Amino acid sequence: MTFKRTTVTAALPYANGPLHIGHIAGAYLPADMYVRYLRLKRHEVAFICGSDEYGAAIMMRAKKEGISPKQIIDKYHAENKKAFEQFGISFDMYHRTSEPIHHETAQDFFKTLYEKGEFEEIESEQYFDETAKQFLADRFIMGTCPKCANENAYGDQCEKCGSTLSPSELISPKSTLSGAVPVLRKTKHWYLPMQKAENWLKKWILEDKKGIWKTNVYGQCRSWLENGLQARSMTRDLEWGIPVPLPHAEGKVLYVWLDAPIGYISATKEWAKQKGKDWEQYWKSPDTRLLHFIGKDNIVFHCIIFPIILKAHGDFILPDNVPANEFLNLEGDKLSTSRNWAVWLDDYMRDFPNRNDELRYVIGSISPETSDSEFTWKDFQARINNELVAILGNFINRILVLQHKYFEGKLQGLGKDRIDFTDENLRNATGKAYDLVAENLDNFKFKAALQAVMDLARTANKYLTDTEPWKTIKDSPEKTADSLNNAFLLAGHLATLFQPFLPNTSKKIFDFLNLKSEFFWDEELIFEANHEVKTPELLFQKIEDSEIEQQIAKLQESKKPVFKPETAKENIDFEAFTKTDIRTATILEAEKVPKTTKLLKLKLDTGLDQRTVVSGIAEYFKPEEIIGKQVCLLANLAPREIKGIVSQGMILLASDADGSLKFVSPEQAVANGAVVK
RNA sequence: GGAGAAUUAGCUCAGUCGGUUAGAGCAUCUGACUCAUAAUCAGGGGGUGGAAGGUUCGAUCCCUUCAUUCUCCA
Repeated sequence: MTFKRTTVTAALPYANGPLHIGHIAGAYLPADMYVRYLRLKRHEVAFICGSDEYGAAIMMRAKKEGISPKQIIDKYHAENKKAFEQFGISFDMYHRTSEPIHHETAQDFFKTLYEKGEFEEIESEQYFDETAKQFLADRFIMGTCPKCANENAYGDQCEKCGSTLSPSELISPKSTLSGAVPVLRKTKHWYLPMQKAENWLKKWILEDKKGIWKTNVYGQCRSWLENGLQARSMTRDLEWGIPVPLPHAEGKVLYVWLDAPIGYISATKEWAKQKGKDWEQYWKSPDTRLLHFIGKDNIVFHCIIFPIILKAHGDFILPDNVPANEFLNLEGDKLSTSRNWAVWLDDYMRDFPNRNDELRYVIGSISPETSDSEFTWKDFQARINNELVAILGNFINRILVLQHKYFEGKLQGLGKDRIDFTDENLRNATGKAYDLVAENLDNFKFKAALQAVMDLARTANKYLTDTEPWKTIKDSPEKTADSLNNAFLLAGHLATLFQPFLPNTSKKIFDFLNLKSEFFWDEELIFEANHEVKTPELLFQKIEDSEIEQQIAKLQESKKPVFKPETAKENIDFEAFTKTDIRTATILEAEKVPKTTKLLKLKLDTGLDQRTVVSGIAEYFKPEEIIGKQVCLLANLAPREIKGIVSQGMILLASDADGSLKFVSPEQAVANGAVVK
């Protein structure tokens, strides 16, 4: 069917940190390019986004920093909104989930589903902090990881070994709020039995969307649907959220699934109110096309859970497509907010002022559409210098220079009032470029679309080389004028085509050409005879080596780990210390334990005996390099079987800031078995 | 532990619903040109398509196993 309008959403950024290029590449830039494209084709579109401002992470951070959650979300909402504006992401509405209109909307969803009997009330046991008098989100509980014995594992995940946990698995759990030992307490929540939706979801996604949705999106959904869906809690015991709109539900808030995506709807309502439009058309009318731009971590959320909620409510349309992107990596490592491994949008705009289109171009060119892709500063420099500067910028510059040199900046009519293409090949190439861009954008292939435009710029340069207007000027100025006319028409079309990708650059080119600042795709682009173009200015500046080196150095700086000493342990008496039997020993043999990444099997001479010890040091030491090394051994540690090998003791190692390990060895060789005290 | 996806030239990535010599940009080499930010244009070299099996007349594309990377779930 043909759609009359399109509602485009971009994932709501979580308001507890700034934006980086990964966010831009994942959702916001593709969404923006797509929306600008639709607008240029005069399609009606609403481009919706906003800050996601509730949840345990924001609350925990507030407690840690001793400020209110409101202060955090106000800060990042304002910062991110401004960064989006400065960068030119053209949202129609950038809303926030802390607004009353969103509370009402989300609560209405809950009430409607509640009244329709869509929920199941289930009572379960959750950890409760009696000192802080509240239930604890998984992240608020720390304890010893059952898998790797890390004492600082979170209730949902151990960051040391990477395994995902549930709070009940933690050994000796502790509340991070008060330090108290949490107790299990019964609590009631409202669950959405998603399994009830399996049938229609299977048809809707597995049949109807087959070959239409991207393979990564489709595969993810299929995996979920084939494994079977379960009931999911739609509420949480938490302070920082939207209250559950029922009596006797104090302290309970809507969980993110009934909060954040509904933010799209609330934002649309607010936008419609301000613009005097009808929001329902954008969410309930079957001739509206709904698109969610997200990163791959959000696929299940937008393809399964949110549609179930929309359908359960009734009246709402479902997403037509969810063009989820993969992730962008940076200089070989994945982006990480906590490790400060990122290019922050703010920093970029400060370090490279008025270079937004350059970043848009680079990110657009490496858009992680089918697989993760990689941003490097050298590639950034190369793409700008070799493509934007050398191909596009250079073309615009050379035609302006020539026109001024030969014709005082005035386009020659050559006997006609209006100047149109006189070269059919160019006319066809231009038409083909429009088709290619449209076809690729319609299929969310941004890289290919962008390349199609750049190819037209290449064609433009070739045209000048072929017609050589600087030579024909000697014998036939008419030929020169004609070539330049064609070249200027190409420049106008290039500016038109680049609008979704490089909006500022397009405006600049239109300005150089002395045209209006925006052209819809169906507008006629023809010059009048004697049309005067402006004097040449450079469209892009080269990126110097020094600028890139600075950025790389800045990144390397953040790679240097900051050493955080562990907090002091409780005092013990001398008695306790004397119980440990630490002695020197020499490594006789070392080999990797098969099928493990970290474990080495060692044979040690302890002076008393030769024994086997399994040690988790394989990431930092090669077996052949440590043979003969004298180390210290905790010799009376109770033997333990690891991967089928009995380990008798533990080698002492110091762990540095970056996690690397160093042996604790006698300064000079001593007899094996010498006691350390 | 289970699942989904990825693995293609030195680099960044396309593509093939299985079918003649696997593509693009950058980098590199050669030539042309000089209007242009030493920019542009033409041409050349460069890939046992992660590994090993299997199905097929034929596989980079389908199947199996393994390895690596990422994401999701328990």
